[in-house]
Amino acid sequence: MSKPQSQSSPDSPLADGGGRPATADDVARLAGVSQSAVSRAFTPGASIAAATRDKVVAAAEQLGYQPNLIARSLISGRSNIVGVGIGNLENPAFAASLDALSLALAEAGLRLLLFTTNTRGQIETPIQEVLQYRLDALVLLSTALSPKLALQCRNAHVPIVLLNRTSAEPHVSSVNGDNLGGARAIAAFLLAGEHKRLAFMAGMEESSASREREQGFGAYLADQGVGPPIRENGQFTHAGAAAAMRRLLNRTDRPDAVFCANDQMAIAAIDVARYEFGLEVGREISIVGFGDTPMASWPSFAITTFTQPTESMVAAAMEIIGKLRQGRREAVRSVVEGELVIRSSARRPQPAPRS
Amino acid sequence: MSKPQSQSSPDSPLADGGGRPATADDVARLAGVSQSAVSRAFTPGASIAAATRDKVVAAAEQLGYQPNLIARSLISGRSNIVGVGIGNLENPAFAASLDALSLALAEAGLRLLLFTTNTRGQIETPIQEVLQYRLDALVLLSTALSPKLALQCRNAHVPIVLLNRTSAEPHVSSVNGDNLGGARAIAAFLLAGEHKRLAFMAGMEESSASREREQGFGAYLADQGVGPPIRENGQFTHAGAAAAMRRLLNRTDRPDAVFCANDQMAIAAIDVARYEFGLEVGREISIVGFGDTPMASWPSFAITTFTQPTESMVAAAMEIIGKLRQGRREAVRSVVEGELVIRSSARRPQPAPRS
DNA sequence: TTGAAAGCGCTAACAT
DNA sequence: ATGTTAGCGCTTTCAA
Repeated sequence: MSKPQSQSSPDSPLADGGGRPATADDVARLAGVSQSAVSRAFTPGASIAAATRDKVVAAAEQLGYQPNLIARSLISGRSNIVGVGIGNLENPAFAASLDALSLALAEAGLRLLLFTTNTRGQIETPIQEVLQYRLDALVLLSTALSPKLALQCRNAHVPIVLLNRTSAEPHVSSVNGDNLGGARAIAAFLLAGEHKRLAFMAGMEESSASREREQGFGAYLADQGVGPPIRENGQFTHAGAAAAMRRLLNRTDRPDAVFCANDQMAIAAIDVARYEFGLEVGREISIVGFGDTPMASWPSFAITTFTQPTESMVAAAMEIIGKLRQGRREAVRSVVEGELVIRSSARRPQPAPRS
Repeated sequence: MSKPQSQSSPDSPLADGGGRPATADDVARLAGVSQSAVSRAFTPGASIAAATRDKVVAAAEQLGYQPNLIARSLISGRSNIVGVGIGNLENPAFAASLDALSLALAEAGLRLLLFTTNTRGQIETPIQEVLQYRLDALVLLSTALSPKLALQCRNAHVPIVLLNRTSAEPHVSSVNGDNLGGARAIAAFLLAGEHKRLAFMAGMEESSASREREQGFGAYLADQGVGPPIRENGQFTHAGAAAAMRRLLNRTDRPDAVFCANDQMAIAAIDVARYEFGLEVGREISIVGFGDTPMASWPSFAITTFTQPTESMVAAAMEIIGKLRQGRREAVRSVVEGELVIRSSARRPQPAPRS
């Protein structure tokens, strides 16, 4: 304690990290103004003389003062925090969504409180606890929503936005890719490619995304008078999909085309077909994914797939959050368009011969 | 408003989501006790009669009351929130770390406030703002830490834990994989495999992980009297690594072994070697990664790599956070061991001939 | 064991 | 434009 430091009592807060963090009161005293002047100096639109603000800012700097956001939240009644629940971070598609969401929220001046679930299903407990912060909104990424949780959120006045999932619950907003349309487009593509024995590899049964994709796929086939596809469940995981693919390829009526409910599973399917069964993917067997994740374009896989534009979906979610924060009460459901991306993992339709 | 509902004035908060959220005062009134009794009912170790607690709990349930964590944080001076900054969520290895961290924090009763950076370098601004919550700790995942930010954190009494990164800053804790040892093990493996022209593909230059891996690699080679490796920079990205690999393979003195500073880059390198240059990976060219991410084991890649056990690293970080929260001031630096995983992306040493 | 009262650090009327 | 005052919802002495 021999180094002299700007006159101040030993226990006064300083920028050197000693003592407790500085409060607005400390700053006010040092600047010779009232505590509310300090508050105003840090409130964007407040009416305060430039000179006063400068004094305050200088004092604040000297003390290393930062307004306590917790106190601010307490009084304003909202936390400026958005809760984000995510089921399976291992899935790169969700990681990408989270990344985009994080950026978008930061730009909107909102914080992101993250929780994951390892049970891969409901996300109850962690959210329960976190609901006690006055969240501005709760975004659930590919995660199931129980009626009970939905009710609790309503009670706590926390609006819910589902990403990549739909729910029958009222008052629950959602943003989804074009699962139905995408699946139909894929069905059309495979039929045009003259595939004869079609299979669908489902994700987790509770997943509305998987269900919708299956539904669209089956509906188009039915429309064309084609029977329902063979069905296996790959659980949306690499291991699960690999196992499902083995079952498919071991059948006596082995399918010649497999529509996997997401790219992840398509990758596993390709690996199994190529390395375990020695099949040439895209010629001897066609494998299609869904989502167009970055890996889908890697030369090892070159997956034919249907896009689910992360950026647009996050943008749509942000728009909904904005409305919700401004007091909107009704749910918004939005579907973001996508398109078929044709690569080489599935046989293409032959061009019609010139006649 | 015709449905009768438990006697109560129109604007009193109810479990049906009307009105404002219930406060401890509301509960106290309904239960016929003081507000402090309500507080005690929700404070684990508090001295309160069972009968009183029951009354309070019943009333709370009826009103849908949940203690306001913001108010609790304000008074307790700590938020029970850990900030997590992450540079590049697209990297599955970091996504996996985040997943593990999220689970571990939840188990420890801590919340996770996430922020990412798109500049892929410093993460200044977003953290700046978030520091105003009284974070219990700040975990930086493969993210650079500027001296300025370090100082601010010290002022705000927010301890920093670096994951996958080291820093010369004092008071900054860190957890790392065995970059030096791993790189040496890889160098030894490649030399034993009789590779003659070694190359190193670096990640971002500011990354301590990349630097340490390069250092360990070079040091072992020097020890063995082998000259320094050819060097290219792949920026830790798929595209960057692909470009770097093209440059390497177009050299007249094309390397016969490439040590990539992470698995991500190794994957890109394999794709380029295999699909653009028609090389048989593991025979005509050896490619080694670092980290042993799940994809490394996929049959398409089968990367020889060095493990960086996510679980152990996160566990180490949690231990450090625990100590820090209990008042420890000194930094802790820990290195988590790993091991070489031999797959088929690199030629193996021939077994010594029996003599 | 319980209630009354004093804040935690801040914002937002309300005066001046 | 500035200071004074009254809380935000909770925890925690301090008495009773």
